[in-house]
Amino acid sequence: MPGYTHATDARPRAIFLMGPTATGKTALACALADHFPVELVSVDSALVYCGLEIGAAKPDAHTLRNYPHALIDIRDPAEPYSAAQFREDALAAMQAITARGRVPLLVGGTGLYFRALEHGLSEMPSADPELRERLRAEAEHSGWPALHARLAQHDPDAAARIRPNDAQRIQRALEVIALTGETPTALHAAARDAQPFPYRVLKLALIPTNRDALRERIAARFDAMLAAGFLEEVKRLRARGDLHADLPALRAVGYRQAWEYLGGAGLKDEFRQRAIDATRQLAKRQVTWLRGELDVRVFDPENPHCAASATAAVALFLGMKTA
RNA sequence: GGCCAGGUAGCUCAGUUGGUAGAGCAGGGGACUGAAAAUCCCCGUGUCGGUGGUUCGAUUCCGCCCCUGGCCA
Repeated sequence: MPGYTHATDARPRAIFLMGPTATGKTALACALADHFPVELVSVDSALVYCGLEIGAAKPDAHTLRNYPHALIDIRDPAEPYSAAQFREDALAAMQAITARGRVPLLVGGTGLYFRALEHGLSEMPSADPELRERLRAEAEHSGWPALHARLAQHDPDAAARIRPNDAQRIQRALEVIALTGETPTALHAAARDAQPFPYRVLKLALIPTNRDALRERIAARFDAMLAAGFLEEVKRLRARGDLHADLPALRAVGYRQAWEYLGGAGLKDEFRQRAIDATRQLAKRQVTWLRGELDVRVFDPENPHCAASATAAVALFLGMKTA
């Protein structure tokens, strides 16, 4: 069966639990922790930030005490995080867990982080804020397609991959060239024989068969967030005075819309609807990532046997009986 | 009851000097290498409120009817 490796594979085991937002990943991860010697590692680009709680559906303090998650609350919202940083942090957390004789259970919905962790990233420089600002200012005058045309001069392959309006990727590619004198394409090619992932992985995914049910769950959960004080949480972040809307932490779904609303844009109802829409769109993109994943055991969170099936799959993988 | 303005895609609307129509949003699909809950790409047939009339041809012009606002009684 794909996903299971041979008995001769001496690598330590690890489990991935993936899925779009609002499908019950945290609950399932905690249930698995009750049955098996696993420790949790969060794979979530929003949960890394302190102060994003209600709106990010971060597990509450009680849950985190009973089920500690690595890589939650490791950054201030003012400091950007990255996929590369995540890979480094996650590998360190996994190694520590393995050293304790336990199995890392990576749970989250950030597709890029899972991919970066498992397949690695090419050797490239990290972000340079000043350089990015220069490129952004330039694009404001000449437009991103003009910068895309310049990228095509240096790296035709990258330019073919990246759309002329994809500001973020054009900026990044030009940044890499400016910083290294090498093209992204060349750097990717150089990373071909990257070291293999040092774990045998069981991949589980929670994917709802019925999108409508997920959509409703997302709306209901957002209303619960509002009732739990989500707007007060964002007001507190605004009150700090040093945060702004362009920070990755504040572009997160829900936070971006709340930030704009509290800044005086639109009515509360419109804010609510836009936040829910953005969350649904996120869930759709998360499902797209998962469809591309090979060797995944997929479970439908609506199915009453979901948790039991997932538990059985984990027991088999770990060579244990279900508790 | 009278007058005025509207009734076009799931929503908000544009448009057709008469040749059966298109934007934004929502929705669906996809891409994804240091911002990724980000960023970007692709996808638009709907009795053009109903019904008669004029016309080769009506969603468009005319009559009547129905609905929704507003004003006047």
